[in-house]
Amino acid sequence: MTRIQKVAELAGVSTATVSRALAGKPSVSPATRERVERAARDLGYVVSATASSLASGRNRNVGIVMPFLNRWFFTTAMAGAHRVLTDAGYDVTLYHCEPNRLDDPDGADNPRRSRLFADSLLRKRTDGLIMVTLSLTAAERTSLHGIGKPVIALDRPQEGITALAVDNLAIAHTAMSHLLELGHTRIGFVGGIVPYDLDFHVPLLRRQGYEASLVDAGLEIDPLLMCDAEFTVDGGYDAASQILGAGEPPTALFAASDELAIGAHAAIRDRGLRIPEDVSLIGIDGNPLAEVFGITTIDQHPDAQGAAAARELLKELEPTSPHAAAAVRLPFELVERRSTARARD
Amino acid sequence: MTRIQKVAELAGVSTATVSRALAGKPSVSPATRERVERAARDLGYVVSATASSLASGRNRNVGIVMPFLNRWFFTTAMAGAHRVLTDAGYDVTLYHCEPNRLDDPDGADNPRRSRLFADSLLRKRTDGLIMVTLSLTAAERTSLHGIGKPVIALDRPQEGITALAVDNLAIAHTAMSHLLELGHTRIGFVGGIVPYDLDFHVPLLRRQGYEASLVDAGLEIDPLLMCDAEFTVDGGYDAASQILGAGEPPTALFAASDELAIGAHAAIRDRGLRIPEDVSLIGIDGNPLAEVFGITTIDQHPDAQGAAAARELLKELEPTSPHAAAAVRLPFELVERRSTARARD
DNA sequence: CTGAAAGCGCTAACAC
DNA sequence: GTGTTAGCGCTTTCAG
Repeated sequence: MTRIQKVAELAGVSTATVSRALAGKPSVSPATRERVERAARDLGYVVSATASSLASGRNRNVGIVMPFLNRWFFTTAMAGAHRVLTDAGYDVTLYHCEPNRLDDPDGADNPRRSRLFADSLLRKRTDGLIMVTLSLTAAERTSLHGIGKPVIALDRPQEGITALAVDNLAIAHTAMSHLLELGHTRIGFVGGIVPYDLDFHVPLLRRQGYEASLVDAGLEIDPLLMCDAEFTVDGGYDAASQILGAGEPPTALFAASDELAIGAHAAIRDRGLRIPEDVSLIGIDGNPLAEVFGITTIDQHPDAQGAAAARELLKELEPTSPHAAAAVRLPFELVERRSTARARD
Repeated sequence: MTRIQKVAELAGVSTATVSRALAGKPSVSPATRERVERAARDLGYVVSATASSLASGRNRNVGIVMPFLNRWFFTTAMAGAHRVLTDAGYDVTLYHCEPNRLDDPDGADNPRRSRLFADSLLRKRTDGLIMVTLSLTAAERTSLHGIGKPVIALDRPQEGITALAVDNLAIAHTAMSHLLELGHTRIGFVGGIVPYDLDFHVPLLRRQGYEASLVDAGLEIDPLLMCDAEFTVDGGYDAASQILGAGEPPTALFAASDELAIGAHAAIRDRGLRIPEDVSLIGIDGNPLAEVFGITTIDQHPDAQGAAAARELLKELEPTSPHAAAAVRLPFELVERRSTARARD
């Protein structure tokens, strides 16, 4: 492969000047820059990332760490971050952090995860890290701090780490307001639980939002109208079935995610009920699949969340460039579709 | 950060020996190795990936290039490859290769993609590449060859690149055989098209398999029973609706993917038809979502496909380790669920 | 089996 | 604005 020396020779300058010109440093005369760029192009020269990293201490590479590599929310957030980072000239190295099982909260028996924090993440390959919806143990946090590189956590506030998180209470409130404004008073809650990493953060906030909205509206909290499940379509089916079969049925269902809502959708129809005539249904996320079923949702723009996390990280990596100092807001919004309608009198 | 020198001092050996010991080279006495490992552990030393790369020429890093970063099939294949690679001690950097639009087949107006092939991929950051379901232009192939690193293509045979691909003809044949054995004679085809990169490879093979099966069974090919759509749920809905509304309706539908099948499922039910009593339905892929709807499918194990591609690449990266020389088979299989049943007489 | 020494390809002071 | 000169932190001949 062509090295910098060749380019220097062809352009008739020193390697230092080639380096400066190609890095876009200001201290290069236009004429020289032009000659260097031509020489580089003619030779098909591209700098060696490793050599550049070693010499400069900057990798132009950031790591994204995710608990799941093929679930919609995670990969969509990742894609958002990826685009911002590559547009800024960074490469992205993807790390998989296996969730700890509930019966092994410290990951004593999670070798892949141990290796990640003991080795992979410490190899100095990245300039910074984005951790998507991941809960770390104290030891892991210590390990991360040891590398002395910026870390941004997305959707999981944790001690000592800059975090971006959507306002889950407000999201739940928005969903409930929509239902309440349509005149519903018996509203069921298909809640989600996260069966790993002992993390009840998001599910808890959404449930709290549900209950608070009910109380604010002067309505009672009926335990028979609430049921939890994993954040999966199957879970939503079962939880909704249970709610619909117990006591006086609700006229509306609020599901803590779109996947749960899709499951609830099937459960409602399987009981011979119509949507929205008999039961209104709303979810959370913005999963395109919900659109196919006409399910009203609160879109939380996971791609934008990933992009925001990436921008936040870039801000720390390149303090020189001017960035808005304002706190990051992760927006969300109601998307009305045909699964919600006025309650019948 | 601790450097190799510190470890050498603590262990009372030279840096060369530390390097050898930690790399697992055989030419180190057990006693020395032991001392070095202890010293490294005590100091929390982890080698710098960049320094090691520069000195050795090996990155222990492979690139995965994908046209979509958040679609189930792609991310599932990626996850399969990721696991094999990280288990082998490699990091994975993820590249996004934007598909070329049909009105710009050479990507003249696709700056992100141009940059990928002109820069990112040439920075010598990786030891090899896995390209998932991606069609390259001649120029891109040339560019790739220039870097002189092994490349494995998954599910897209192309000139000059080692490729792994599932037998799409056989898959279609298996699906059709299932339907035919159930006594169906009017079978519709919800076909997929790929509206980018001018690539009609997979859709074409699946359609050919459909037609060939019909011919083999002595049945006629009825154009009214075939309709193409994008590989999306929406597309499946529309295509199925059209088939069900034209001429004498089929008693079974074969969809070229599970997403198409899910759309078809909704279309069938929306016309007041029952599954499988009125219409049988089969898809392709193994998408877990199809399971929720009870849709029979041909599972093609995308995770295993990704893993196979990764193993194939490792074989080229580490010719020393013993590997089976046998050609790679990508298996698939019929998964019967409740969407298919005997045709009524 | 181990050490000394020469780079890997580039960048960053420091001169001029 | 540009060249010279040290390294960045590690691996790898080459000796012994």
